[in-house]
Amino acid sequence: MQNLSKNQQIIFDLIDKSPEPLKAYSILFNVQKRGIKAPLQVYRALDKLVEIGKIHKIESRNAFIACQNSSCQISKATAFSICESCEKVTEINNSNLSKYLTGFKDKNGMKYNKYNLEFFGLCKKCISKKS
Amino acid sequence: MQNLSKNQQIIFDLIDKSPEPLKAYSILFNVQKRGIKAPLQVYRALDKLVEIGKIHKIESRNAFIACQNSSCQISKATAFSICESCEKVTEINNSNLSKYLTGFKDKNGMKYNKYNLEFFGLCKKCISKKS
DNA sequence: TTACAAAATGTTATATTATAACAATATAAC
DNA sequence: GTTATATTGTTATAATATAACATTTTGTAA
Ligand SMILES: [Zn+2]
Ligand SMILES: [Zn+2]
Ligand SMILES: [Zn+2]
Ligand SMILES: [Zn+2]
Repeated sequence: MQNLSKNQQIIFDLIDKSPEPLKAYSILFNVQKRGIKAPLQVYRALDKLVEIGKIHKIESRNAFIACQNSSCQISKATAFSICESCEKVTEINNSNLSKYLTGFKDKNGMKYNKYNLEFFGLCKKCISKKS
Repeated sequence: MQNLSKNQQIIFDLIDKSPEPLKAYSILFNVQKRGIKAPLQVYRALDKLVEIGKIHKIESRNAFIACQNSSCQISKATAFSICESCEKVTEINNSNLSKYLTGFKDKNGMKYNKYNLEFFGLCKKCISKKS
């Protein structure tokens, strides 16, 4: 477990304390006071953080969330629940699900070494608001 | 099953006959000779085609593929295999998988009405190239 | 068949997301 | 200490996507 570089640490801290996924340019805006001025500085740190599994990209939202699951440090098996009303995102940590997907083989004979799953629906809060 | 409008049909035909996922601006370039000149015309057709399940968006690639699975016309339960070497994308049609995921409930009590799953690995061709 | 509503189109401009290219600096390994 | 690797800094630009507004077409029903 390598240490993070300065930019990586700044950006990880921001994402980690955020209650919601952050977008790259929102991150940029927030870290400008700490000396990170250019998009590329943000994207490079994000790439690295994703690579080492400290954060994940929510592909359908182009946003980044800290890993909430100490076990997936390789970032190769990710699952999220996304509320389509309030946009709350939670990382799913369910061993039955991860076992099922990690072991999944399709008829095409392809063996997968990585997956990303995004579930969409309404969170509890948003369901109760509607009733 | 409504008919497609002119622009929707042009763009669907292009995607449907493509052996690989197409990106929006590549689509735009290819349909300019047929009178579609602006990105927004492409994106509007894509949005509609996704909504009615004729095509799907491969989120990790920002690209669009025709539905290869006559049963998922509502576009609410999608799974793909993606070769990280040649970028070949195939829609997975596996009833065991779709049953498992459609029925999946996490401990947060959230009920999902939609999911998207992307598997990554090496396709058969690319595996044999390496050996 | 006319009137109304809904969907689709056309067009210009702009917002958002992401990478190319190149130089400099810091960190780790030998 | 020297070399290799990773990280940073910087400017410019590429790629992806939407806002806003006017017009036209299509479907529906009086
Ligand atoms: Zn994680
Ligand atoms: Zn919600
Ligand atoms: Zn499909
Ligand atoms: Zn391949």
